[in-house]
Amino acid sequence: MEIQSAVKALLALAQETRLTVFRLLVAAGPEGMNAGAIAATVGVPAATLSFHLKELLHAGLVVARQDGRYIFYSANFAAMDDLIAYLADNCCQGGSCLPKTAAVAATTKRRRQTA
Amino acid sequence: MEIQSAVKALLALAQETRLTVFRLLVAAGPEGMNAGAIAATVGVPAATLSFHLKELLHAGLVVARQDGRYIFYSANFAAMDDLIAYLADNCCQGGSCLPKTAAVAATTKRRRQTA
DNA sequence: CAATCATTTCCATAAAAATGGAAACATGGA
DNA sequence: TCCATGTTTCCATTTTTATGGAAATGATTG
Repeated sequence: MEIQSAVKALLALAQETRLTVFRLLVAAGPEGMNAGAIAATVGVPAATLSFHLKELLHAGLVVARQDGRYIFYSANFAAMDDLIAYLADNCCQGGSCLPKTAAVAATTKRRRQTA
Repeated sequence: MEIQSAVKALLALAQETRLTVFRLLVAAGPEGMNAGAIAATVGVPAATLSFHLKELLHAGLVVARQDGRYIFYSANFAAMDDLIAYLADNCCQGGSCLPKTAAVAATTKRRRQTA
């Protein structure tokens, strides 16, 4: 992952409404939720939500799929995984890491050996 | 971790210069680096770096310590760990998670049971 | 091909963040 | 104390982002 992609993803998550939406979609699982339902749950006007969804979409953190006249948005779990891996990446050389970060780094290393 | 803290941390990381600085400090380990060395390595004017360091400091992602006439900055590993845990938090119910995220979630769960 | 409902685009406005030169503020050494 | 060096504050400017009403677009049903 290049730094620009990471910045884009972090920027997308670095806003209360968007972080709330993203976490909602993570919790909702692969089916996701349609825009109206998200707006109602989070409590923002449709236009505002649309703006934020576009940001998340553009950052690759969510995915959209049309279903009837609804548009369903769902979290892109792979993107979240990549971002987490990127954050933990050049860590743990000095043994300065804590549990979760170390867990990620261990997984990343295991993968690198396998690949 | 409350959402405002997460947003603050993400916002601090969501900028190319700051993300570069943070990763540099993560790689540098607990000793960290002094401001001038960081500025030289990253290639930004002192005033600009100072601005960005303050952002990272304010977000709790780095820590400062005076050493002679230098000020050393180092990564706050616990903060990074918390942020990663927060991102992976309400995940993995539907089994939709991927390796790194799952590793974090597993560690979080293990801790919760222990605690 | 209406009528209807979901969602997005348009747009103006308001708010927040990034940049870097110059000056101020430490700190340590002569 | 005076000087050199490291770092920060001040400040004006530019750029980016957030907000939400109103109108436009897209999709489905009768």
